[in-house]
Parts: sequence; C-alpha cells; structure tokens
Amino acid sequence: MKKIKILIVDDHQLFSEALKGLIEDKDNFEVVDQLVNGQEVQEFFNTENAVIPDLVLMDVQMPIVNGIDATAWLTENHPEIKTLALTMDNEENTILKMLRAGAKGYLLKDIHPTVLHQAIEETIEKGFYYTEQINDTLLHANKIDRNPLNHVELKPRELELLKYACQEMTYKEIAEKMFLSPKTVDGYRERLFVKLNVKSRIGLVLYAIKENII
Amino acid sequence: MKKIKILIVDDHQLFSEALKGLIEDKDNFEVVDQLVNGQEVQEFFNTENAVIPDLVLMDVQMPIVNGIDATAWLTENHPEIKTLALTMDNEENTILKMLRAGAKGYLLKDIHPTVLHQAIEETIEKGFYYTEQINDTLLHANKIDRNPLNHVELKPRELELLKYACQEMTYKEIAEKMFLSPKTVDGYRERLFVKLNVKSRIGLVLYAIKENII
DNA sequence: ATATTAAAGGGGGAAATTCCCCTCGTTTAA
DNA sequence: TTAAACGAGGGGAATTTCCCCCTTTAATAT
Repeated sequence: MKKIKILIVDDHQLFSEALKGLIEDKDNFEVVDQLVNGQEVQEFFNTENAVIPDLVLMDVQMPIVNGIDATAWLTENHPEIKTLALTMDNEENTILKMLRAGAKGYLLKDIHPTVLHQAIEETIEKGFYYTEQINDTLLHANKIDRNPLNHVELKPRELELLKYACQEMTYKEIAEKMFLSPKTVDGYRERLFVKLNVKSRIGLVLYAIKENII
Repeated sequence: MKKIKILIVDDHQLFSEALKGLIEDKDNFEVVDQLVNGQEVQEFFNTENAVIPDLVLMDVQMPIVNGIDATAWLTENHPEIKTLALTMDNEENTILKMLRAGAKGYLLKDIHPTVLHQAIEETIEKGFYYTEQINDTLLHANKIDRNPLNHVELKPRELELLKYACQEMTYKEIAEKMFLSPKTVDGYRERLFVKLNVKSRIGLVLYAIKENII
C-alpha cells in the first residue's frame, strides 16, 4: 500500500514533532519532513533529492515567510501538491487569504485528531476539505469583496503614516520623522480615513490591529 | 518503576493530543488526563476518584479560566503538584505572572521534544526548571516591580472608560454611554493617563492591547 | 468619635491637536 | 495626455488634552 506523504510546516517545533507522531499513528500516513517557516518550503523543493509530499500541513503565522505566501508559492510552483491550512487563527480574513493562496482546506488546532486524519484523507481523495466554517466564510466573501473597505491597497507612504499613527506621536512629530510638512501628513491622514472608512485616529489604530499591521 | 503522572491543560485539542503521544514515547511518563481550560482543572481535582498527577503542563491563554488563575488555584489547593507553563507567549510579563502564580518553570512551544522530557524530569527531581530566559526575566523583575507603571489597579469605572476609549467614539459619546458628564469622563481620562503613563488616547489603546484588555 | 483618605462625580478655561473641507504644483506611469 | 501618486498649504470647526477647582459618600485610621 502506498502511504500518503505529508510535509509539516509549523514554527512550533514541539507541536510539529507531536503532530508527526499523531499523524503516523495511522499506518497509511507518513511525514516526510518538518519545516519551521515558509522560506524553508522553497528551499526544500529546490533540493534535488527532496521527497515530494502529497499534502502539506501549513501553519499561517510563521517567521520570515508566512503560510499565506508559502501556500501561494506552492500553488504556483507545485500545483499538484495539496495544502491544508492548520492554525488556531479563525479570522474570516485569514481563512479567505489562505484559500485564495490555494489552500484546499482550513483546520483549527483545537480540533480532534480523528478530524485531522479524516480531513487529510478527504483532501487526497476529493481534492479539497470544506467545513461549515469555510462555507460561512465564502458566503460572506462576496459581501466582503464588494465592499471597497476591504482589500484596500495602501501606498507605501500611507502605510508608513499608518504605522506611525499607531504610536504615541502627534502628527507634527510624525511629519518630522517622515520629512514632510505637517499639512502633507494631514492629507495622507485624510485619505487613510476615507480608504479605511474610519472617523478618527483611534479607528486607524483599530484597523492596524485587525490587519496585523502592528 | 513508578511512572511520572502528567496532566495536560491546553485548549488546542490537537496539540494536547499530539503532546500526549510525544510524552508517552518515553516509558516513564504517563498522561493521566487532558483538560481544555482552567475551570476543568478545578473540576478535575474536586472529583473523588481523580488520579492525582505529579506534574501539570499548563497553557496560558485559554477560554473561561486562564492558565495563570488555574496555576494560582493549584498552588493554593494542591501545592505538592508541580506546574510547568507551556505556551508560545514569551512576554516577560506573562512569564512573571505564571511564576508568581506558582509555576515551577516556563517552556515555549517551539522547543524540541527532548527539551520537554528533560524539563519534566528536572522539575520532578529538583523541584524547578529554570532556563536562561526565566533568569533574564527575573533579573528585570525588580526593575519592573519598582516601576509603578506595572501592576496598576484600575478601578471598574476607569476600566470601563478604557474599553470605550479603544473604540471610535468621542469622549462626549462615551460620557453618554456611561451616563456621566463629559467633565467626569475627562477626569477619569486624566487619571488613566497618569496611572498608565501615557500622553494621548493612542497611548491608552496601545496599553489596552499590550495588556490584552481589548 | 472624629479626622483622613479614596472613590466617584462635576466644572471653567485655555492650549494643542485632530479633523474636515478645498486648492495647487510636480512627477510618473499607463 | 490623462490620471494616479506625492507633496504642500489655508481656514475653520471640533475634539482632545491639560491645567486648575469643587462636592458627596463611604471606608479607615487615630
């Protein structure tokens, strides 16, 4: 019997190692390697003698290169390999980003091991693993997408201002840091307010938190 | 040979389950039970026929009752049981709180499994497991403690204002929500600024984030 | 039993900052 | 060559911040 070859990508070594044991409890599963961030994924697949996995269990928040970018890279360069997101972050936005990057499913770390096995098998067989949670997210996705407030593209300078705005500085101080006139900063602030649909600097900070900018 | 009995408390079932496997790879370790939050810890020990563990692996961030409170409860009611904190949060403040609550050591989830086994054995034998990380934290502890900015006690009304201040409302609107005069709100705001050592409302928000108030 | 202190609620006035319009000149890229 | 992005600015209103000040109530200490 051919085993299902799995690659684990998670920066928490202890979890990764433990997960490996859990997966290999079932005889038809085999963990081919464990990586700690997205950068290692690219390095792994660029190695000559790499054992190509059938499925990748991908964490989202990792240092250097995160799970979203790593998944996007995999989808681009190795579309035959299926990626399952495995994280404790159940933000709609994160789910959507992972699915857009090409993930075939989304699992939370607080699930039961049997669900994990089931999800892996289903992904290999059917090509995807969709839970109620994902369906809900996709249902809202259209609404989210049509709403111009989301997926706003911030220009470099605006992003810079946003980051400064989340610190205890007045706009005057920010202007100095950015080598701009206070009036210019005020203009950027104004545009940020419109783009992000906020009414005060507090709104900027809350947006930055929600989007993990700070 | 008598096995070391371990209790796992972690809200991430998958991790908890996987961790159990990892621990039981060594013959002298035995996982007696797995709980998902601090409340279950109290319930567990209030059960008649509960198998009393030698050591508890305690996560910090959990729903309902967190790891800090659960550890404090254990230290109070079952001082003979050793608690090891096991979390991915390496904030100095969190480490300090767990140690104060009575934890015998502090482990990060990105450690290698061998370190885990070693830490457990050392805790059982010597009564504690101190890493360089903990020592660093303790070195700073005096400084942190002497600094009145930390361990500030916020009065209920102040905390309420703090929470509102982290939303897109003007102080006038907050005053209405709290059924107070804007001037009273201003008084609370002023006291919060002094207590938390911040210079603007942005500072309040940043404080609230750092302390997980919002 | 009385003074002291802490907590909660309220104010006046002024300065600083933030917010909200709207205009203008570059440069740069489609 | 029309639109963006970027930088700068004026004027004014609203809000925030920062000083002072005050009363009432309840608990605590002397």
